[in-house]
Amino acid sequence: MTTESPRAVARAETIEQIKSIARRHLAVDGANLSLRAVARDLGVVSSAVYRYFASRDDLLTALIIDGYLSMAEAVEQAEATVPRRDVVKRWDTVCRTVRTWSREHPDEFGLLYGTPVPGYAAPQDTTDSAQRVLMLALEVLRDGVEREVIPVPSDRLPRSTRAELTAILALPGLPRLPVTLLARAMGVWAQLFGLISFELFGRYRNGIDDWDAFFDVQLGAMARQLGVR
Amino acid sequence: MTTESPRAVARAETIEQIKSIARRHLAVDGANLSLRAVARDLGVVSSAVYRYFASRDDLLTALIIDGYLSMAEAVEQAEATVPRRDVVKRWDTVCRTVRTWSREHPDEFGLLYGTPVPGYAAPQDTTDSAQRVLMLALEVLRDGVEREVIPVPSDRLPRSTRAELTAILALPGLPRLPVTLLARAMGVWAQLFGLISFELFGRYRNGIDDWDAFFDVQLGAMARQLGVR
DNA sequence: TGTACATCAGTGAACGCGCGTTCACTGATGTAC
DNA sequence: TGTACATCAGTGAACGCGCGTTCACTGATGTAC
Repeated sequence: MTTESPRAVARAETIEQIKSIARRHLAVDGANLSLRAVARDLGVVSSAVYRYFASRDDLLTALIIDGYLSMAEAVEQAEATVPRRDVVKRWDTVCRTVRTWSREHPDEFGLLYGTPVPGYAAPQDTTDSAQRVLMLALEVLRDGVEREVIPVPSDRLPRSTRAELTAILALPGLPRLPVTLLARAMGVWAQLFGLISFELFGRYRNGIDDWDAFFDVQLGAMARQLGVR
Repeated sequence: MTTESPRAVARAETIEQIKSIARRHLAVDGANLSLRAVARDLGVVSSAVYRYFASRDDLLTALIIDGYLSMAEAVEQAEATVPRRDVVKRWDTVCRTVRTWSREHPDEFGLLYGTPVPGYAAPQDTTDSAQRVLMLALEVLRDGVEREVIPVPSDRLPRSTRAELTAILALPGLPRLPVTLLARAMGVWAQLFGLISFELFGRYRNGIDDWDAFFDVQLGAMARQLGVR
């Protein structure tokens, strides 16, 4: 565990600064992020940024990965504080924390879950870290089945869907979950993100003010869908 | 009903051409649409476009309004062919057609339901036409209640949510719907659009191939949530 | 501990590009008498 | 039916701007001996 050299420390700090400025710019430019603007805010000539990121797309990639990780960490931490046996609350916490994080980072949410950035192809790294939150959610559901808090749904599934979901569940690292429950979970997960988009992007505007209460209601609906309790 | 002058006809045609070219550009540039590129494709000098749209934002607004109307018309037409009494199928048709339209117009879907365009403030016209599809969906649900195909849910709602939803239902032109059902409908509606985003934007990639079958499954889940049948 | 060299952060100029928007103009098409 | 004028579509040049990226450079900081 060698102490990092001052230069390495400074470098890491600068990288963080660049990313943090870039994140702020997301609010204004969306995914249409300008390296020059970032350099300006950093108080540095635009070409200097290239010492830290090889291109604009590289910076964008870093922001995306950071975003997924940041959300995942927030959710994992929150979920970890709930007693293992209280599966219902663990599920609840996962969903609530996803929403809270998204409200606190609306521009990153847009980057991660909104319209894909035109002309930007997500490298593998991003898609990997993208799955972490969902993984955790599925683990909670598996625990729910094991502890018999969540019943195994007896839904009929088309052959193709059943096969595809079974293949997904066979991937390394995935919790063992009944296919039928996975099918439901994917719908509920889409609902969660749909609700958050609607809230953050202003569909349902002129209508809902108390989003917290509204979200509570919808959480209930989601739990009902999973047969929780 | 005066016949339109040749000039007016030509003008209308050009406007349509511009919009259609612009729509094609959405796929490449996203909301970051270039007037000059559109002019180029139209085979015209860039300033000529200003005879038809006062600014880039105006063109964008036109595209957005057209998008909402196009989706609404597709859904309304499809729904109109289903016998009135078959409420379940009418609901089904509404959801399916929303998805079909979205798959056929993924870039417009992104424009309408994805990350908001940075720096673009939607004028009132857009938000009005945005609500048309949802209105139709709610009308179908109301018919479902009237024909007793859909039970009135007895969910408890927080005071604020109940009040807000009641206020929404009091707006002119809104179908009379039980608040509790509206609450559920809004969750399901978010789920519908969440699922479509996931499908079009490639979350759940590396997993689902047969999206039609998967969507069928989710449609079932949504109907269950509304208590249909 | 001191020196010689290598590494690295940041500079500033430049390349080549595309953008939205304005403006005075030309010439064709429409309208009024 | 013919003429005089008004309307309109499209031109081409220009303004002022910002962008991503490259490149040779300077000077400070680190490393090896």
